[in-house]
Amino acid sequence: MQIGELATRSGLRASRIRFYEAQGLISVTRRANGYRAYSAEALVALNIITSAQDAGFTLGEIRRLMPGDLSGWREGELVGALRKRVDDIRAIERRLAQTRLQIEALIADIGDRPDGMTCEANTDRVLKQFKSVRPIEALDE
Amino acid sequence: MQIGELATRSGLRASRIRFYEAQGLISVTRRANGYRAYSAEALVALNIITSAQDAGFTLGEIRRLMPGDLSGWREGELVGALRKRVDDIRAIERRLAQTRLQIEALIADIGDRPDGMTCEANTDRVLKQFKSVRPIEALDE
DNA sequence: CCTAACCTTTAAGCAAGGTTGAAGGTCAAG
DNA sequence: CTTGACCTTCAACCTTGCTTAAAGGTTAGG
Repeated sequence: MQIGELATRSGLRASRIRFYEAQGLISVTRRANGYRAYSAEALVALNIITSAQDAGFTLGEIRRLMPGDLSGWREGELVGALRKRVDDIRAIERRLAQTRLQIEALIADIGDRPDGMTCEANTDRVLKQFKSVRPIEALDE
Repeated sequence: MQIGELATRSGLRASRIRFYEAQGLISVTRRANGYRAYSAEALVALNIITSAQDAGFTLGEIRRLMPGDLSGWREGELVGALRKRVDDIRAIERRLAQTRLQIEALIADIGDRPDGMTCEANTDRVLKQFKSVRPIEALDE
């Protein structure tokens, strides 16, 4: 399979595939004329890379986890990295949930404006509440 | 409050605060000497911005959701923006949950290697699973 | 008055993750 | 044997989201 076909089948541009190669994420053999020759494994590798990116890994992290030879994946490290990612995702989830609950409370609060209060005074009151919308921080290790 | 104090209180560097201003994310008044003068609201605004970033919004998206002058939010718009934000957060929560579940399933799967299976065969099996882990795209838009 | 610690602007730099373009080699079809 | 669709490399450029540097104005304290 040439790079054009791999690009079509993976949905990535050829430039991106070459870029990943340059970054040491994938390896490839060449034909006599210099053209890259890919096996079906390359498609798997690209899927892994894009999946990992979607899960929030940087290319550097992916490279560390993924030796040139796909079958050489080190299970222990892979699992460790995956677990860490799950922890990160849980942290984000907690934070989002908290933010959302506070915003929802705020909306309810706005609806509750005391009868005699002016619109401006109410906005002030609401902004003071908003200040307390301050979630977990600590995403950036 | 000068920018230095705001920086200390928000935990952000002054350069970052000026950068957000340049990007149209926050507005600020000046004193006679040209120094920026912030009110407590600025701290709120910075909290909102960093929270939204952590939640996966780009600065451009945040700008669209957040008028420069916080107190210029009239109630209807404020509530509308807040509700939209709650919806956005819910969408992100759903995607994150899906990603996390798939990664967790993958971890469980790796641990489950059938007794007779070689390590390589297991890796193959795992990689086939990995291919199906692909949520989160669609955050951008 | 001097100095240190503030503040200002503008411009350049950096890292990640690519894309684009120029200049050219290769190959199958007509 | 020419045309067009492939492929190659390499260097330059782009966007995000900042940081850093240069050059200088302002202010509080001794």
